[in-house]
Amino acid sequence: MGVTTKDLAKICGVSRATITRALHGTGSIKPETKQMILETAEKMGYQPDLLARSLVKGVSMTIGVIVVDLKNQYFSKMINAMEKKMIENKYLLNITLHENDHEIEKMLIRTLVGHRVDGLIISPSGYDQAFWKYLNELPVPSVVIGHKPEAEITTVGIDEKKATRSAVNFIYERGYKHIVFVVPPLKRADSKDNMGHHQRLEGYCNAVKELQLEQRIIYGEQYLEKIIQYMKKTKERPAFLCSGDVFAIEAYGALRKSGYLEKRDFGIMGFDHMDIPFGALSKLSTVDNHIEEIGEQAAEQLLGMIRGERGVRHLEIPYKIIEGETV
Amino acid sequence: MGVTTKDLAKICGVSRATITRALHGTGSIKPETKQMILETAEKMGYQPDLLARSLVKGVSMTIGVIVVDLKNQYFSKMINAMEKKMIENKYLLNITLHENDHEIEKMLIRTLVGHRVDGLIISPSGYDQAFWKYLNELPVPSVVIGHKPEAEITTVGIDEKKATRSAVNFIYERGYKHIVFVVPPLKRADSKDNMGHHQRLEGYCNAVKELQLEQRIIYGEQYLEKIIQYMKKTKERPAFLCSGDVFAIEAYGALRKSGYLEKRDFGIMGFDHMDIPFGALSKLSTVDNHIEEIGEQAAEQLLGMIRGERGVRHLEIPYKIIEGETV
DNA sequence: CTGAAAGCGCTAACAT
DNA sequence: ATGTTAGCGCTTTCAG
Repeated sequence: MGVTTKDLAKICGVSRATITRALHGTGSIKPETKQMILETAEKMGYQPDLLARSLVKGVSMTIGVIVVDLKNQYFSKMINAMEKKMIENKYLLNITLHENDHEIEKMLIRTLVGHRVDGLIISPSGYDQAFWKYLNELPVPSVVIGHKPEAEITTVGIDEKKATRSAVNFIYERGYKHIVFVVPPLKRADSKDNMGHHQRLEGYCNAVKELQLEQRIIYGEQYLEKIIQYMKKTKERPAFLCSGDVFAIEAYGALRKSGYLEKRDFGIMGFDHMDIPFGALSKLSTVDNHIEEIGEQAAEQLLGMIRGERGVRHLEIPYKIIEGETV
Repeated sequence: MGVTTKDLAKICGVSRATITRALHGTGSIKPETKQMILETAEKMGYQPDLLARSLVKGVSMTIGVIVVDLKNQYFSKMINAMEKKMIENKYLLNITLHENDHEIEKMLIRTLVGHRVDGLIISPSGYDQAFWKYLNELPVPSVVIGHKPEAEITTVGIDEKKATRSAVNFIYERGYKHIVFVVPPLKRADSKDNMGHHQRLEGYCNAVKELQLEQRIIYGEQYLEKIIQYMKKTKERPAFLCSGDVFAIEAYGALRKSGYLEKRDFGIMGFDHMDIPFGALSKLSTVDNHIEEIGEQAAEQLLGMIRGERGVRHLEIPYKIIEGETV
């Protein structure tokens, strides 16, 4: 395609090895020769073929990333942070989407490995032992997004259970005695999906048990309608803890439309701190899951593993309660 | 690293050429030999080295993508659509972020070209003739995001000017005689950035001139404060056309907080149709710029160019006014 | 139908 | 300080 080391060698009247030496500053080379070579390389617009280099070095300087999709801000923010970290280290990102399909996911892994990526960062479509095994048998290291201390694989994420418990306690301390957990439809019912939401649900259940509160879960497609129905029936002032800012905002809108006012009639709290411009009167209370830091740290971990370091097996990123004005 | 065609050749007792033939079904090969080779390949878990293949074929099956960042839903949605289209065609995406820095952008282009991407999709940090020339001189085809009919390069996008005029007319027809255009701070003041916003501004100016309305632009950092100030002074019922849903939602929140009610006291319209869960009482009126279609079509165009087709020089994607309830 | 040989562009070990 | 050689894993003539 372009000009190669072979061309340069011919033009400069030296061997290709000398060209390499000039270009890399490795080995010993006469300053003038080097100078001359670099100048002609510049003049001819020489650009190294990184594919060829990868082939011989056995290192592609690219990382494969697999997430469900980029519609959700969650992953795009994470990848944004990851990319910055990686480009600093001269790595390129191959981003692919499994769309919650395990077969697609496996195919993507094969393709990426075929492209000789140096490592993989995955937010998996499912979470079973067999998959960790599969990942561990790959010829490249991989990091999984999401805190999963029992998994036989390197993971990075916040402790969703603990974070949800903190959120419940936070709401409780604000005087709410009726705390309802709102989980949106989880795509598949096989409990393999949305690990995060399941962990949050578990955290909620534990927390209300500890506080000896009534356990109340609103779940599924019609969650907005169900919330309104609940409000109509109850005589209390409940708080809705929603497993995601997006759902909290939808719920907030629905409640306001039905004439209920936040704090006076209900409390509401989100999760994820998506920092969605919330064209509302109040700032949403939520849990910041530090998604950008997760991205950075996942990148960092993977780089370490590529370098051959042992690495932390399960990196727990701290979360943070954002007080807001809705609870 | 893994098992290679060389290994397979040795095990099967044939030459590497025969292995290739079996694997690709090209050339003539005895059915039983093929069968046998495929079986052992399967058994040994053979995975082709796509880098080596790329090197010899001169085709990497990856596309380089350069956008400002992924914080903005705009680009993540676009890339989401692009990725799907590309993966269908067996292409991988190398996504990189220039962060509005022209030097980084050039570096990224060099890196991607060095990795022998088969094509480039760019939402550039700047828009000048020199850059189109630079792109055209690259050894790979490229597609630019954004409608730019005068550029010497293939572009894909909506006609921002026309769309903004439509929006102004839409607002006017709804009875508003005072239409204020709200542009947020454009990162750099050198008019190179945010081509889209500049085009929209131009469209707005043309439209109000045609309608013989007063031209009023609210611009810069303190736009929220300026909007409120404007409301306090005016005796009319103005409409705010915001160059972006995100800003519209912020503005909406600020106006509501100051006690103004949409439709009764003001109208407001966005741009981009980010479909942000809008925890508000009304559905935001906006312009749908079909960002996903832009992503798909950019991918489609590039694929065509890689195949050697001539391609449309400037592909205009239709926009659509979303009526909403705020104007 | 199959094998031998050359080469993609680069790097690295070993001479000179 | 420089050149020679071999090889990364694959494909593609060209013979046999």
